[in-house]
Amino acid sequence: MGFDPVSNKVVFPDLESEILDYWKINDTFKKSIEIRKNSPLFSFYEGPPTANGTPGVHHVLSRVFKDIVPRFKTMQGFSVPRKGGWDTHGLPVELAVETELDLHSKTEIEQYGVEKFNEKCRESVFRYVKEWEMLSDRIGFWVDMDDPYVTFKNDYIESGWWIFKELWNKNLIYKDYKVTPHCPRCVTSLSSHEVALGYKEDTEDPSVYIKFLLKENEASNKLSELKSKIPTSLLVWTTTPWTLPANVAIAVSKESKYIIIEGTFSKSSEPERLILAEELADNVINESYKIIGTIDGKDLIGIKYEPLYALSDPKDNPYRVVSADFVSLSDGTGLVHIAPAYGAEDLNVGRTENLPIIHVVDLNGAIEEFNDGPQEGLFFKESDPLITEHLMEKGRLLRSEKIEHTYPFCWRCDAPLLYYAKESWYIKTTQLKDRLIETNRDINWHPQHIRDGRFGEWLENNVDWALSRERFWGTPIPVWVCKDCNHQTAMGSLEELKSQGNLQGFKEDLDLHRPFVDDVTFSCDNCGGTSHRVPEVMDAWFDSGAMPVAQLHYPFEGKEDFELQSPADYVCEGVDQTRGWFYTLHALSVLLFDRPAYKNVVSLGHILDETGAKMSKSKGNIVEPWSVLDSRGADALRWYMYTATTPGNPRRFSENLVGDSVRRFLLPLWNTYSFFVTYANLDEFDPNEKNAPKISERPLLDKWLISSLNSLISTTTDHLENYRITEGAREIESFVDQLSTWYIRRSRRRFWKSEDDIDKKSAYYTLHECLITLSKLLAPFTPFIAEKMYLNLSSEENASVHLDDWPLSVNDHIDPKIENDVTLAMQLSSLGRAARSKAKIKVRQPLSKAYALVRSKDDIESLPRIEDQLKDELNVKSVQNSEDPNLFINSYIRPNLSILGPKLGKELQGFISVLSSLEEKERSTIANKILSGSPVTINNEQYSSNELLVQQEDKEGYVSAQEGNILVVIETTISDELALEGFARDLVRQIQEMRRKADLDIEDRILLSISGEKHVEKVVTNHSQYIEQETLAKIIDDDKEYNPDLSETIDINGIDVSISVTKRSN
RNA sequence: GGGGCAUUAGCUCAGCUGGUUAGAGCGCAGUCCUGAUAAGACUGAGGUCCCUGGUUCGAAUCCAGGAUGCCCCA
Repeated sequence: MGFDPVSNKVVFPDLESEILDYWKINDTFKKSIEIRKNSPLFSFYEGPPTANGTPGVHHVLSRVFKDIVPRFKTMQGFSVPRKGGWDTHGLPVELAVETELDLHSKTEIEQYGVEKFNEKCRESVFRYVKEWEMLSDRIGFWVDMDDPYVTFKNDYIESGWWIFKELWNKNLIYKDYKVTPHCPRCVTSLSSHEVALGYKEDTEDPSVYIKFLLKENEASNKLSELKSKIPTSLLVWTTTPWTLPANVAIAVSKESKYIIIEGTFSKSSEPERLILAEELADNVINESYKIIGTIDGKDLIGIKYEPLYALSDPKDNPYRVVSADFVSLSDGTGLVHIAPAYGAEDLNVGRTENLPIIHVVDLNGAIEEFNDGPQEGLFFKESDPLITEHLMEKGRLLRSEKIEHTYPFCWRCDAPLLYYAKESWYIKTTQLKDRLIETNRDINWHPQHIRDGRFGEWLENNVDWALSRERFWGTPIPVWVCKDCNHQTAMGSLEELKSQGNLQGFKEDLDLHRPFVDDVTFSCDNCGGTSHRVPEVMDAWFDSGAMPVAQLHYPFEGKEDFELQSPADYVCEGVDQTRGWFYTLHALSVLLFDRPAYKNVVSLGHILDETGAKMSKSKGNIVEPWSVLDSRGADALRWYMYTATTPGNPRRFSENLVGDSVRRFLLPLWNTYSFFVTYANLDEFDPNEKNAPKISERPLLDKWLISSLNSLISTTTDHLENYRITEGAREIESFVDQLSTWYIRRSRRRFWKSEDDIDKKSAYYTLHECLITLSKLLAPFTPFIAEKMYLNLSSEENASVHLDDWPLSVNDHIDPKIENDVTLAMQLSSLGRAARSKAKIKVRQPLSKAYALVRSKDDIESLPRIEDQLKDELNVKSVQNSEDPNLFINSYIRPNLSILGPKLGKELQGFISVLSSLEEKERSTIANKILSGSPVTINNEQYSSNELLVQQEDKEGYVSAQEGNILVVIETTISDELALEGFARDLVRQIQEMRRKADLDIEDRILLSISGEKHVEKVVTNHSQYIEQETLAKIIDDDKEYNPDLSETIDINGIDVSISVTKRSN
């Protein structure tokens, strides 16, 4: 047969595009699914990306980690459907369209027309779908893009409605206030992402300290410390005076200590008392004061105070002290003003304490009318100084200052944002908090700490899911409300909607988006009035969490598939999805089915630039995936992603770092493969002849390779089965390193030699099998190079490594003894070469003896088996074991002068002469003791090991190298005979160099003439056979009869040698 | 402000439940080897294991506090 020739010059991106064509022509991905159609299912959920932006490197990261597991499982014999999907709803989509249409507010959108606006949204979400498809294709991410789920499709929305109705029926849906960042100019909520865009540092705001006067009787009845005729106030700090009229409570920290202080804090010079946190008093109070008493925070709870502006109904029990966990003592007074309408934490406190919500500002940011407050209609920020002034007049102000801090502004119009409590629809996730936490314990998280850390904490602090958005492009909330009696009806399906009485505005192919769905009305079951849909749409995250259900249009279709595919065996996304997709999947699954949505999850760290800074457009340090793919290729990129660091860690990224993985891994692998093919073709090796020598008959090196290959199969399989992808990749990498730097190097001669014997055959079969198996192990990691190698090495037509089975480890082929042999051989060779280098004797010069001093029983037994390898590797005539290092090493004992000098004083000189008079045997015994840290006795005196130093010297004629307790010694004497042989090797080396210069092929035969002084003649005579064999030459006398291709006179070891080579025509 | 993760050689990273002298690859310098040759081998330089305390016979590893970076949340 013969293999396609493989050049060692390889351009990976070109290779990959060739493979992509091959997959396309053969429809390999589809086939890989079809051939496993009836196999057990492995379920994978694809988290949907949004295609209204171009994909970046971080998307590549998640896609390659998504890809590897299904590929692996497919090869293991599972059926792994991979339905792609697109996330198409939500505010980011709307904002992009708004910008494009130059619209600036909700009002402008409504004027433009919701129908047209949503149509534009629908168009925009697939704007970059080509880029996504191209990139996914290019990196080898196999996912079914022909039939993806799309969140804006009616079927998808209908499943969403079904979920909503299920939750509705379980009483898990309610409507309540929620604080959202709100732009008063655009009159719209902003997402947290948008808020993040608009933070401004160094914003100047007021910083005011306000005195809330205690209700006299209330307080003193409760706490004796507060009994006094002197007016007593709670001291509160705020940077938003405009929220003070909305105050309904003051929060304290239960665990903290508070003090009552007395002094004159106002111009009136009347003494008064203030309550604040003990720790903060000195920071806050500039005036002198005395401490009247100390109170625990918990004892303040329930105390009532006089409102600044009495806006609340006393029935609601407002204006009292409550406790809150978030109260900190890092700034302020330890007493926090609570206005539930204008702060998320405030609202939460309000909920638990049943406090009223008072609004003093409308959605346009204008102050509403209230008793003696500032002028109605004023912009909220502008009311700050007026309110401050007003409170000062009322004697409620302690101090007013300015502060610079970070405050959010609208990123579009620059108006200061306000946090505003608005009515919202909620999912009552807190009701099932315990189940959310319990079921999370069954999820196998990678990295593991996310489970109890980031995700676990998030569940512990679970708050209800705010589901509604007052927007346009999203899944409409399927609730209809009767105009007359307020009766609410939720729709769980189109069928249900259709069956309502007196249905108006409905048509058969109704688009379930606004505004069409808003036009549908029906008569109220309760009173016969007209029911209209509520205006809100759902949070786009609901769509994402609905995916396991909605991608199949469950329960209307796909019941069977749903049962099979849920929960998912595997999901994988960036760590930012912990509170995104990972949460919405989990929450909806637990709420609906009381079980987790996925069994195994890999959460990926973020990508940083080469210096560890995060990538951002403003820094200009974004690396585009295409530039890396074009220059280094997808396999290199993938390999880098898998091996650089474990998935959960943030990873640095640059073209250079990816280039490293080419040099470190792909090139050595390719060179090995290229080496094999080159020689296999020369020798016309055909694995199909199936005359492989039995493994037991193969040389040690082959047994070793096969043993470690099978070990590799078993460890890699284990790693992948447990989602330890990085560990698996690194195992393969170190195997390839040993393959290329030891097996190939050690075996080169076996492929090169001319006899066609068992040894050679073994080498071919072994390496061939190893490379094919490697291509299978690598297929999920680097699918392109794996395919390329597999196609060439295997003989099947239109095959694919991705259609083949995952290799199984054969236990009988694993032999720890043999693996130990070779590990030892590597170690001893390394030491031996170190010794040669220390002795300054080049490796080409043969030496007579090397000694290996090994201690363990296994190693001693290994030695004879690896002797040949060592002889060759170290270029010595024999390798012997020895147990006594003192045969080769002299040990001398010297005093540690800095310690023994002061100790012995005058006696030191005497001691030195004692040491130098020690017998060799005694010296070595003492030396061994010192080196092991034991005390020694010399002349009946005991010395600790740090008082003496050991100096070791190689004995004359030996050089040693040591590592741990293994020692290798070489004998350095070079006989005349050895010198001649060394010279012969030098000659061969030079002749090979000339062959190359003359552009001869490896297998070309030559005529060779060598001339020089007598010594040279002697070398040629003694070693002619060796020289001829090594250089494929016939040595001839230089009779000038022929015209050499190349003649040179070369200096070898100071002797001039004239060499001519001529290509022989066979 | 709260939480999570990280910090080990110039760079990228290992270092398992505490245990001799903290490792690898890249890069750098030198030497060697070489028909895998833009590879390979050996040696060398290069370390406050982020800092400070604590536990322990013994800490890169465990605990507490702090610093810096990244992420999430407020």
